[in-house]
Amino acid sequence: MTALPPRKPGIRDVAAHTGLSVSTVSRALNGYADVNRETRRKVEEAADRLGYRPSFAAATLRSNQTQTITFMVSKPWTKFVDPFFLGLLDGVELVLAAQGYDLQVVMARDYDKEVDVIRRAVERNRCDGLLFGRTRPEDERIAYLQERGFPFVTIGRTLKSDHDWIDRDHFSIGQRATERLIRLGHRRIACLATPYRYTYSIHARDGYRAALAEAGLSVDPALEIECYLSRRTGAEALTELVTKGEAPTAIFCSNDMIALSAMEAMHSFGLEPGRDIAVIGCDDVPAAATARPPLTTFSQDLDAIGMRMARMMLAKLGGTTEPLQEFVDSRLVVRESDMPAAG
Amino acid sequence: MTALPPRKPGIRDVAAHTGLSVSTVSRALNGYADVNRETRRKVEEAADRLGYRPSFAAATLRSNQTQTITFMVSKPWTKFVDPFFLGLLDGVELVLAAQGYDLQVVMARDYDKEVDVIRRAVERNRCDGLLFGRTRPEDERIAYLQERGFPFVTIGRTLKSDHDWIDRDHFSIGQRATERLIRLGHRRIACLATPYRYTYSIHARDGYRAALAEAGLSVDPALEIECYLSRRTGAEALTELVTKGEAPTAIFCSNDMIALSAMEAMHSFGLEPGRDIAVIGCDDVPAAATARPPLTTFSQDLDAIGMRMARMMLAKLGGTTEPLQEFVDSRLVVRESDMPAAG
DNA sequence: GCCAGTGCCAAAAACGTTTTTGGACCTTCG
DNA sequence: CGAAGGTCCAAAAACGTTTTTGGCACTGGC
Repeated sequence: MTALPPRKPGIRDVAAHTGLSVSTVSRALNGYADVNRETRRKVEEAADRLGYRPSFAAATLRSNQTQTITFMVSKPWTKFVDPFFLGLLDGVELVLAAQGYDLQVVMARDYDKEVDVIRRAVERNRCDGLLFGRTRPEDERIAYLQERGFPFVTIGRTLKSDHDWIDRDHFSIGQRATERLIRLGHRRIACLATPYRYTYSIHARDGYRAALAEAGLSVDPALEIECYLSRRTGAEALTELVTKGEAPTAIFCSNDMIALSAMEAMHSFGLEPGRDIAVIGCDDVPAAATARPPLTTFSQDLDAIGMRMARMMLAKLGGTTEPLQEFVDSRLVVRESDMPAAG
Repeated sequence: MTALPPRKPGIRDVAAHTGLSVSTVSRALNGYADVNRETRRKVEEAADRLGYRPSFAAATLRSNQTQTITFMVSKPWTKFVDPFFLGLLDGVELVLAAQGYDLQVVMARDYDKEVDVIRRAVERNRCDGLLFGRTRPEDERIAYLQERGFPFVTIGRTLKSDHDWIDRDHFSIGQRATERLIRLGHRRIACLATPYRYTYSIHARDGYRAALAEAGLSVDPALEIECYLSRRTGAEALTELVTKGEAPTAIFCSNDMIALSAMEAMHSFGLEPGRDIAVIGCDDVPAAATARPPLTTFSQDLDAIGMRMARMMLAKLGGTTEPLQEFVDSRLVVRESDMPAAG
């Protein structure tokens, strides 16, 4: 007896083993309506027994569909991926998988590379839809995708906001944080902002300003610092705050990394965060809860956001043409880093 | 004048515009030797001008090569991806991209899903090679890939260790950490271990035991706790340590999350980490440096590991048949969480 | 002057699916 | 009984590349 060459089974083999034609097997496997119940069962049984897996390349070549969604994660620092995005992935994967879509993650070194990655992905037809964040007021990635008519959903908006997005309401976050600090008796409140090249940073700052105005407080330009995303981002800003002019008694930071870094720097000035200077962050990263003192910050259900994002994408793929735009709730989780103003 | 339908240019279009045949264009673009210098230039120029991008699906269908490497990241908790893996990605991407390979990341809900994801990826021919970690003494993923002869490199070993891997020397880490604590005067030293289902956990614990034995200290089973990866992982273990029997004066944790969690729990017992109980971790996650007190831990150059890993993969793809196995260095970064024993 | 070798390229086959087209067979209705 | 309509399936075209095969033209050596 001669050993059979263990070739990978193709759709032809399934057809041969069932006595059906190739086309019928294909239609049966892809859930078309015009195939007999019993026929479909036979096909599935045979496919299963042979261990048949359709060739991804052949299927996409012919159908022009990859059944794959790509999530592009951005890196705020050169080394680390933003934990915020990672948290979304779970929810996204969950609902995509339920519809037979694969999730695939790619990362790019910087913004320019992101544009390249996107162009490559759509021009070489490697996915059916794109997901990403860190949107900018004028976003080249979005402009490109809109021009091509390629499906995408972002987390965050552009200035024009004429695309599909899901976003936290950073204006509200900045406003609520600042209102709370004012209510606690603070008058000199700083805002350590993420880079203004991101749309959400501007929203957060505007919320901060709005709360100040509402309370009749003037905005002091010296208290508004744009923090670039280095490792010591918040520390540098805090140093500037403490060193030059009158230090604030409270700080709103538009993300936790800045807040944590600022808190760390306070120690080196003999200042105790949560006692000498109140701090409120945003994101609720894992380290926020374990910091000393634990950080008061804005949290949200990452899973839920991811799932909603994925559902928006599926809707888009399903042919929905009207723009899909959603806000997600963030809730303040009060810990120990904010406190009443002294006196 | 009628507007041309803006069809995506194919290799045929490039051929037509250059007056060459399709096959010559293909060979020119793919860097084959038997094509005239001037011809190649003309082809590249035309391809560029037309904005030609080869169809990914068609190319892989014919050549059976995807020019894509998949990195599967594991999730220790249900929600969060291990930051350790994320750190590698940068280095991996860098060297892969230099050789024209794409890096693609996938994630699975749990170990069983990981096996599924791997099977799917190789059987549907979605990548040329696989990278992953969290290896187990007996690893189903590795068994499968070995049987299929599919290229892969892991970070971590199996028990048999008969595959291509790169690994930290956790035995040495456990040993050095414990030796250091002994040298600082500690006699009652606990080991909070990551789950033993991972090979490296066993290595770390064995290193811990070896150092104890070397110093003539006996191992107390009550001081060796296997910490499952929940959010409060280290906290629960510490509670057990402090509540039942005599508390240790020092702890070696086989990762930082456990260490940080344990340190947090100490506060609730009125214990000061770094003063009442010495702590040494492993990984040097971002939060280690900002913890109070800053955590003494083992660090390594993630970029370098990623790059080496990628190079091993490329060597494998290049046809290297001998097993590739490498250790990477970890260095102790001394901060403030370990200190001399009282008295 | 012939032959072997080399450099360059064209034509056609092949990759493994999905989609299109069309037709056989059965049922129902006028 | 014939036509119309529905159900199920087969044959073949198509997707856009890479690879194989083969051939022409030129060169150099004898």
